[in-house]
Amino acid sequence: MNVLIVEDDQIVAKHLAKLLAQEKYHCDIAFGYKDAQLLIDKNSYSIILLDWNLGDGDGLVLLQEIREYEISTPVLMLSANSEIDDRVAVLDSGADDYLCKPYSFVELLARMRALLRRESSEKTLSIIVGDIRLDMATREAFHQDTLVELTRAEFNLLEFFMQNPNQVLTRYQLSEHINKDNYSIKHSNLVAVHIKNLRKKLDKKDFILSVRGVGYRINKEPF
Amino acid sequence: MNVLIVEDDQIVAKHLAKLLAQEKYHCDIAFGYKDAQLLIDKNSYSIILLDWNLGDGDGLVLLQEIREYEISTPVLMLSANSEIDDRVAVLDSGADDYLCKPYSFVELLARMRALLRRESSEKTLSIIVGDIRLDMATREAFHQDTLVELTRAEFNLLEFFMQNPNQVLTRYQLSEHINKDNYSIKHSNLVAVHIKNLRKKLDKKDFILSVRGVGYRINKEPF
DNA sequence: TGTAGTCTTGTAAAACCTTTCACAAAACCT
DNA sequence: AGGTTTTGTGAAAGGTTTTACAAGACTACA
Repeated sequence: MNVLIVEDDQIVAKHLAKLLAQEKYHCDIAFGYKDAQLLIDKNSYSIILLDWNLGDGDGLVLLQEIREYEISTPVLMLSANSEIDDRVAVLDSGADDYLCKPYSFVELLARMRALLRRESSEKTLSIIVGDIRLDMATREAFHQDTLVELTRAEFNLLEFFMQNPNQVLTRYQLSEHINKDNYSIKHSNLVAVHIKNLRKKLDKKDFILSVRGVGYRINKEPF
Repeated sequence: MNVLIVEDDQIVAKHLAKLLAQEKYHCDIAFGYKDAQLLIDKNSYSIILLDWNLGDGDGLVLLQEIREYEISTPVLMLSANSEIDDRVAVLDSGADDYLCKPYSFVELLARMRALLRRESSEKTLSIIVGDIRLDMATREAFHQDTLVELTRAEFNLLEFFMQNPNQVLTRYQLSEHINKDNYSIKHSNLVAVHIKNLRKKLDKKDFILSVRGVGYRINKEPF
């Protein structure tokens, strides 16, 4: 689960990220409006926690912008109690829920889960990046509409890549997604092996790129 | 996640079980005090949802009895609003949390999760049944203190058995625990194969018993 | 700028595990 | 006892993970 925290108070943001990390969420932090725009554009998040009051722009403005671009990621607004005069107006502007500071962490978690659950029940049927399509129901992969037979590990890997196009994913992140009950995570070139096999099966040059010293990423653009 | 619902209104209980099943919880229902006693004794639950008002005995009495036997399963009390005069008294008597009817299902879920999370953070270090011990941290199994080398599937299977001693587990339940990302659940004798291998490796007669037409169970008693 | 050394990434193959298959053995039914 | 169904077993097929090493990329230094 990728969470984007948009919050201008660095201490609050980092503290929240730490707590959420303990709950197995992966968090990115945007300290302002511009950062948030960039990150949302580049990555794909499961949920966005959005502070009402950003230093360099209003949270509400960002929210409206997100919805203009038809990004459907659920947004949970956070605000100091006094700041909100009209609950309905906030929800109308595109937020899926909101919470007033100071909120309890447990309540935040509960609300996040509620939104994530709602989202996952309207589950993606397929993910498309360029000329590659994954059918999530049948777990089949297609390259230019021809079926590519993938093993479970290969499909898991490709799915994770396609959920995060253009983003560099580390070997460790990738290996966690290959096998979901991954006790005894051994350092090894497990990822490299599956990458090799995926490349061969997909037969698509420069789709999975190596990022030396870090990991791999897939290339969203046609070329 | 095994949930025990103790609730004398059959319609309410079944409805709740159905909702929880959608959230991937497995539920048993006890309609009264006696049923509850039996089930708690026989099985192991992750959480107990306990109605304050049982037909054949008070919920609070059952709760105190559970705690007397030092069963640490978290208990979430459910009660009609008017029934509770003292929140503190309820929590003091051993309940971990309580919720007044009518409650929202979302709130129930949130509270259940909070309790389950608390529980899992105080995670079991080992499970012992008879002369078999599982070390959950290292994922090693011991029979009379000698190490038995198990594969991942075998360990998963044995772990599930030992969490539910004496209880008959169906082939389907078992196969779900062998591999946690189990797309393409094919009917096959996958379970039988792993059972065979476990029996051979554990070398302990009459430990894993077949229950014809249903599945398997392990035998808690020494013999 | 060329080259040796070092580190990272890619590949083939072996080892191991999981899953399926075909059939044997056992339990049940009548 | 004969027929039927369920459970157990060995072996094959296929997938995953490790290993050993080859190929490639980077660094430092002449």
